[in-house]
Amino acid sequence: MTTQHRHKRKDGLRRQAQIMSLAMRLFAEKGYHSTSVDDIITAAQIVKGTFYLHFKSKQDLLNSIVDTHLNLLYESLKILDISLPRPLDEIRQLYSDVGAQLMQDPELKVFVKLMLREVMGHDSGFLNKINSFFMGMAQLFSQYITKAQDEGRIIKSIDPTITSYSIIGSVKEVLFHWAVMDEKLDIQKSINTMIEIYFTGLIEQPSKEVR
Amino acid sequence: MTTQHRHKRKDGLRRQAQIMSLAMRLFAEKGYHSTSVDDIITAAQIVKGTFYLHFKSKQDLLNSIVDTHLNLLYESLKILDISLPRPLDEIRQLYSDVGAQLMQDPELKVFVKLMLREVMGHDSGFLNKINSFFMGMAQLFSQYITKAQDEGRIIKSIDPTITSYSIIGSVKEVLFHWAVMDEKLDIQKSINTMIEIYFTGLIEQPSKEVR
Amino acid sequence: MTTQHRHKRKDGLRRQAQIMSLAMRLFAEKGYHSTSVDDIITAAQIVKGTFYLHFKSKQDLLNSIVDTHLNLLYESLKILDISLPRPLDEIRQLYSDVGAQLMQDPELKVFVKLMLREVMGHDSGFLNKINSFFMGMAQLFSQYITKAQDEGRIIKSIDPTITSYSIIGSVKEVLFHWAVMDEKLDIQKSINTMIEIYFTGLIEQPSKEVR
Amino acid sequence: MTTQHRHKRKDGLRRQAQIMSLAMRLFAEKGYHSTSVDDIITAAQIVKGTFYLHFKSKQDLLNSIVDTHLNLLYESLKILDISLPRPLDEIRQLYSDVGAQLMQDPELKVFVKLMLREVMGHDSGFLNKINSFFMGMAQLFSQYITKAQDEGRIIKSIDPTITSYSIIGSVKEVLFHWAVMDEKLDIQKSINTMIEIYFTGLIEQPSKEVR
DNA sequence: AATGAATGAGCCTTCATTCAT
DNA sequence: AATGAATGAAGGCTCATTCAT
Repeated sequence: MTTQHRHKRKDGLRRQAQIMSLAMRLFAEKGYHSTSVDDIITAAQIVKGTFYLHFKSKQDLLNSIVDTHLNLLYESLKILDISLPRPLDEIRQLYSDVGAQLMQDPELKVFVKLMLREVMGHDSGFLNKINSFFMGMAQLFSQYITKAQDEGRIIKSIDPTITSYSIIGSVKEVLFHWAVMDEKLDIQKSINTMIEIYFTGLIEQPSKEVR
Repeated sequence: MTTQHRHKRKDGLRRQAQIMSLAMRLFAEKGYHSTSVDDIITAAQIVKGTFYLHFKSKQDLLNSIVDTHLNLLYESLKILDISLPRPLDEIRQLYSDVGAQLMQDPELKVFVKLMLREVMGHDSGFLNKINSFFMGMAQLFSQYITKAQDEGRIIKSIDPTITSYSIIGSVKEVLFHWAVMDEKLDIQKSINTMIEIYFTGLIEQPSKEVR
Repeated sequence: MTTQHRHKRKDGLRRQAQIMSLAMRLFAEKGYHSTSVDDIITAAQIVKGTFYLHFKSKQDLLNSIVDTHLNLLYESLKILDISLPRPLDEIRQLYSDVGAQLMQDPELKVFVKLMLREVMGHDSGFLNKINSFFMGMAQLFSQYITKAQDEGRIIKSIDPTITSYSIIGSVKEVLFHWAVMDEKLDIQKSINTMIEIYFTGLIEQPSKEVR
Repeated sequence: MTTQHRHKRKDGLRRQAQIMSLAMRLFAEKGYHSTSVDDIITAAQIVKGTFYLHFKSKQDLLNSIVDTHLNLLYESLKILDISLPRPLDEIRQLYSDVGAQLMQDPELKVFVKLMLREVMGHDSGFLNKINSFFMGMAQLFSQYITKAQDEGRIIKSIDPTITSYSIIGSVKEVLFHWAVMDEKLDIQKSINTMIEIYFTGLIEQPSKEVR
């Protein structure tokens, strides 16, 4: 009967951000299904009602988290767009820079972990969001490949679709070991190796009689 | 009012296999968490008690499914072991053959889907099993890479670990589009493209006598 | 971040009346239990606190609504009081007039709907209020019946209590079809039919051999 | 962790019937909304799971209760069907008999109470079910009225629809005082009074100077 | 080997109400 | 007079698991 209000008032947005951040950590750590709303409110030191004041449902919270971080990522990756033919070294440097910079955000690491853990366990809405993100990423490579094939800089025998899948997969997997398995990876080296594999590797060698 | 036990008695193993097969489909389609024991027994046309006669728990069922299929896979992939230096073309052919052959098993497709959906959403036990499988697969490449690096056939600037992650990721991703997204992929072409990317791509160029 | 209090200040009573009117509509449409305070404040474009500024509780709001409208009804029906023996035709006309007049108030229709929907689903307080209203209405008839029985104008074989229940029921039911089922009923005709049934029907016929 | 099964096993149908009977009482007493599933399982001395083993939802339970009793009622009232012209006295007797007999079932009384409490507070599904029952009942009267109007035995100036509403209302209201208000009513007398009002009352009097 | 009624902890969600601002 | 973030009891429902038959 006696309702007590001992808690600090935050304005709506701050609470929301706080819940999202904490929830993302829990989701990433234990998985979405295994994280209960109770876990979340305990971590956030709020009560049930407060949670549902800010989010329509647990799923809604997940959506908000994903949308927010995905948008941030989209912004960051825009810069990688390679419409104009730049020298290879410049591209290398660009990827290296952007990659290194992103990897420094600790929130991002948690988000990547969440993303990779929960990619498939969900209704298509979620899956599609994450997937179209990766697809977007792939397109950058894909465009480059096709264009470069036309210009004779990349061998024509490879299938661009499969190749782009391959690239996404490579990126995902390395991210997986970094974010989920928490392996200490030298980020600079990792990026370079992957660029090496795909860029150098795909480039048609003058002296090579392909097949 | 007389309860009748009219249900066919299958000998234990057949029932077990039947449940596993049906459950695997359900897990692959709806996800492990979203598939209830009720869903399974309904599909299998048995009752609760019967289920727990064959499996200790729902988790136990998943384990059994994974163990069974993973062992089959291990057997199939043993042949890919490349201790002895074989000519590249032979290797190419080998991967191509094994891959094509595996892709024909419809049960395997379902299992791959399950594996890729649920890889991360779980307690470490499950994750480790699946992961060590992929690791095993990676090692085949990894060994080859390292050895080939020593022999001067593969560029030394790449990191073998990252490279093998990259390869696993590529394979996973293509499998994902095939099994989960159910895209119609030309398997032969896909395998060839990936071999092309990694094999040809990794080979140190100028002085190389291809094949 | 500065919270602004931009909302129009209505003087207390107007706000109160506005909330009551809107809430009555919602209660009538969705039922008391299924209408949340949130629904009400959304409709009234106010916030939680404002609501509780005007009403102690949701139940208090309902009480206020009922009291207000019930009092209006009492006023209107006072005129029907028949202490003095009036000629039948005059009575007929009176009921017809009062009924027709009442039915024209759209707010009343909503209130009737609410009353009939929620009569029983509640704690006795509410139920009693509504019920004593109907009882009051019944008494008008009841008095007339008894008096008329004494005067030999109404057959003595009927039970006045049951008869008055019967009359209330008849009125309620026709109101129900009108207000809740929203059937297009010719009000004049309906009133006349009911008067016919009860008045004409109950009058002892001189030439009639009763039973 | 330790699940204890101390409870007697009943076969499904008996449990179901037991729950329905107890729940009906609770619904009738406190109202559907104010009766929680917890209330029900406490009364039935079972646990949550057991409840949902037998009923899909709380609403489903209500539906089952209503369907069951409504069907029983339908059976009982079939006999009242008056296709063939029977003498008035015979009809009187028939109604009197059926009514008296029904009123003796204590479960029925509870059901009537429930029905009258919850008629309107619900989604149309429930409302329609109850309503079509009353409509069915009304039709019996309605048929008689129309036919009797044709045969010149009932005055033509009344509206059959309104008249049937009036009759249903009368019945409902008397039932209400009997079942909900728990008044001690002489059933025989009540039935007779209502028959008197409607039957005798409606009959056109040969020597009567109408109005 | 099979049955299926019973369990109960745990989940997500709603909502009337309070009170610091 | 008005705000709206916070409360927390209570609700309906799910589901893996057990065990008497």
